[in-house]
Amino acid sequence: MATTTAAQRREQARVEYDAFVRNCPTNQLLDRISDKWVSLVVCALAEGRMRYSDLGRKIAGVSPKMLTQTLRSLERDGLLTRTVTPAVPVRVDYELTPLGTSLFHLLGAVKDWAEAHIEQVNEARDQYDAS
Amino acid sequence: MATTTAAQRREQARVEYDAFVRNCPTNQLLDRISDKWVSLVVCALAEGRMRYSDLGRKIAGVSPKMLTQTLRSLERDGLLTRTVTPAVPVRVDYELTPLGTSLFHLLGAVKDWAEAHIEQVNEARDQYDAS
DNA sequence: CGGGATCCCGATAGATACTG
DNA sequence: CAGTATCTATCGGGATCCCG
Repeated sequence: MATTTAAQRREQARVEYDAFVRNCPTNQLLDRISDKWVSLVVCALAEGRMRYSDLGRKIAGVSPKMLTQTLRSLERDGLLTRTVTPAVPVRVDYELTPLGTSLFHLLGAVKDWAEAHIEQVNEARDQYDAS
Repeated sequence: MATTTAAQRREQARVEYDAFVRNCPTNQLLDRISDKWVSLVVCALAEGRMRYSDLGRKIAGVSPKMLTQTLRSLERDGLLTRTVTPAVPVRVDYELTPLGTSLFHLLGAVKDWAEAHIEQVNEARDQYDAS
């Protein structure tokens, strides 16, 4: 007899679905841009290249660890470039690639939707909480 | 003398910036749509109203807890409606509101960007990993 | 200046079991 | 059928220290 079929089949479905979701480009992108610091970094760099410490200052509250981690993953995905200028002390600049700029424009669309509809959402929320 | 000024001022900045980020509509929206299950639920409901268990089946791998949690928060934000039909057994339907449908369209834009650029991202990633 | 390495903690997802 | 309650393991993220 087949044992624990229910649980196993559920687990099976979960694994398959997880794989599907991870392979879905849309969800990959959502995972990326939803990172707390990504949108802030992209937004900051949209104005032009910037040094590591300038970014850290502009995005107040980010820890060095998270800033580096965020920059590395964005660099890996080809969204920005990292330029090291050997000097004393070392100078490192970050700059959006065309792909990164393109992503910034998408973020613009998200921003537009947010600003256009945030009122409705807040109203709905207040109404829901009141009842 | 002022003690731990550096740490305290950093903490202060962090708190202020956190508040700013949370109040930013764009980040609120990003937080919302980046939730692992939100996009899946919105996408599923885009085809029309659906029952709780149908959603659970369509979105294989979601636990009842997370499904309920997701649906509640979306309802709270006015993105979908919850309709209870008293019968035996009870029947509960979920359906996108116009606002929810509008959000679905935004997700479409995200999807378009993702599908158009995922190749570039993957290439950049492979190249980065190779070096 | 621009990080890497390590430790640690709170939040949270999910499994499981139960209920009206 | 449509959830709720509880418990646990994991893990992202920050603090801290150190290096080139």
